[in-house]
Amino acid sequence: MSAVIKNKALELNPNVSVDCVIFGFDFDQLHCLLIDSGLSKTTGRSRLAVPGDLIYDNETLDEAANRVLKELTGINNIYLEQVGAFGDPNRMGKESDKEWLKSLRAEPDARVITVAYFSLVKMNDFNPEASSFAESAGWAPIKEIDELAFDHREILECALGQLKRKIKIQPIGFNLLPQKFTLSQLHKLYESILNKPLDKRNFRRKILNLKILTPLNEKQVGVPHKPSQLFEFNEENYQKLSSEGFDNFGF
Amino acid sequence: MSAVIKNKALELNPNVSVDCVIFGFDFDQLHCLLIDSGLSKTTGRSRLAVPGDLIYDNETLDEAANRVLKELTGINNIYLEQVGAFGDPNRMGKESDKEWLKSLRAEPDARVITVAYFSLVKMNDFNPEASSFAESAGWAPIKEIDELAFDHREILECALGQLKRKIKIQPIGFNLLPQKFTLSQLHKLYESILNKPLDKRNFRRKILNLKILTPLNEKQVGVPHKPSQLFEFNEENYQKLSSEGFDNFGF
DNA sequence: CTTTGAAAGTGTGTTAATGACACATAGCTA
DNA sequence: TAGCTATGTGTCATTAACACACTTTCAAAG
Repeated sequence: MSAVIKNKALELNPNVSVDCVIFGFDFDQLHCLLIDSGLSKTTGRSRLAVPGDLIYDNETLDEAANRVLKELTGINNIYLEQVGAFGDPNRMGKESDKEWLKSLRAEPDARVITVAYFSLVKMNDFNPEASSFAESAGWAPIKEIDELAFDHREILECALGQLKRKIKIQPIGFNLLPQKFTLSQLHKLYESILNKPLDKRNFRRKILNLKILTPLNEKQVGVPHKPSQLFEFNEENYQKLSSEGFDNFGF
Repeated sequence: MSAVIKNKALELNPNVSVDCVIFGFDFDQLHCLLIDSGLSKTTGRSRLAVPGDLIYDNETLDEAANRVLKELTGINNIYLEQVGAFGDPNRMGKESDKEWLKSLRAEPDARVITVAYFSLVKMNDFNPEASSFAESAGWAPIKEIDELAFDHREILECALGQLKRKIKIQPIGFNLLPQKFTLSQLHKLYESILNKPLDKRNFRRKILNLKILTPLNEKQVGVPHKPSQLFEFNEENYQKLSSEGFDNFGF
């Protein structure tokens, strides 16, 4: 990795980075992908962070975010959306942060403003071993995430807020589910994101009214209860709905 | 102005700027504050742009945006909200842009990513003469704005989009009106922002139901028609509504 | 001083969306 | 074959959204 950095060092912009809040769903809880920098020498605690990197001077911000995602998950063409810029001069001011930066960056003291993105990935598609990015990486349930490096906690809150607002208006949740899924899984997903219970029947009615789900001639197998109908996301009707501005929607 | 820049040159970050899309309302149309760089030597046309500047290394992004606003309008504590970061490597690639930058910046060729903000100002409070910022500055009706310098056209669109989305959910329009205003003025404002007609009676009902307007014991005077009731924005009830998440709302 | 023009202000009926709520069904397992 | 577990389904009451037209008040003009 350091070889890579050296080769491109001239193009690395020391002042601007991107950070990616990557959400995943395991049919039970909402998760976030975190990297681990290893143990801090001073505090002895591990530093968890959201993946991110300085940008290259010849790439757009979106390209940088996609690159980070690709490097980390190996996945291309993921749902990705900008959250905003974070630029407190002291955002990397903690001792343990500085320590980490020294081992990582050519100019560890440079002022860095970061542009945050959030992305939704199908946990199935992502193989955690594929990471060539950090010492280790893994999924953490959102509810169990405590302190993070830099201002990443704030970034995470902000990204989660944006996801909540967004999913109330625009059906983007499918990006977190496998291609074939059940309505209960979708229901659970919405409850996890919005962090509140939703009435089952009303939820089904609303989602089905959108006409963006295609029922398949397939059912769950091997479950110890009534097997449920599988559905597929219907890209075509979604486009139609999208062009109308997702008006008849709301949770 | 160049003296100011020289004094603080060491602290200026060459890679990050803020740009402020400043909206105003003249009781008829939505306007945007633009600065004029003077005539380009190559194209002979004037370069209009949204006000913006490189940030100092010891200020937050919000502070930078507030500073730019202060320098331009003399007004403090204005409604201000981040729109997002814009970072296309070619965003300042036009010849006329480069020409302008050379006259303006210590490192005119540096890659600059910019963080856009939008703000709402009461046009009454703003004295255009007060500007110490650009060769000239003035209000332009949104509908008449054509090409702008850099990627400012895109930034403007984006800010306007955010304003539209926001005002549907959160009653922030009062920031564009004087302290005392009529319902018709507010009505017109909403129509201008959303760029579509809204039914008068339904509009009045909805706004009044929010209970964030205090009717005053005052009426318009000197108008050649039935004088209308004046209202004032009620900060206290707004806070109450705010804490409930602005649920019962929507245009 | 009467007429005219111009915007303010006001209420109802219809339709669509929302939210609350309970029981029968299908498949697996013990 | 009895029991467990999650699926799947309909109605009613309430609330929000939308469409729509006439009277009132003032100033200005004649």
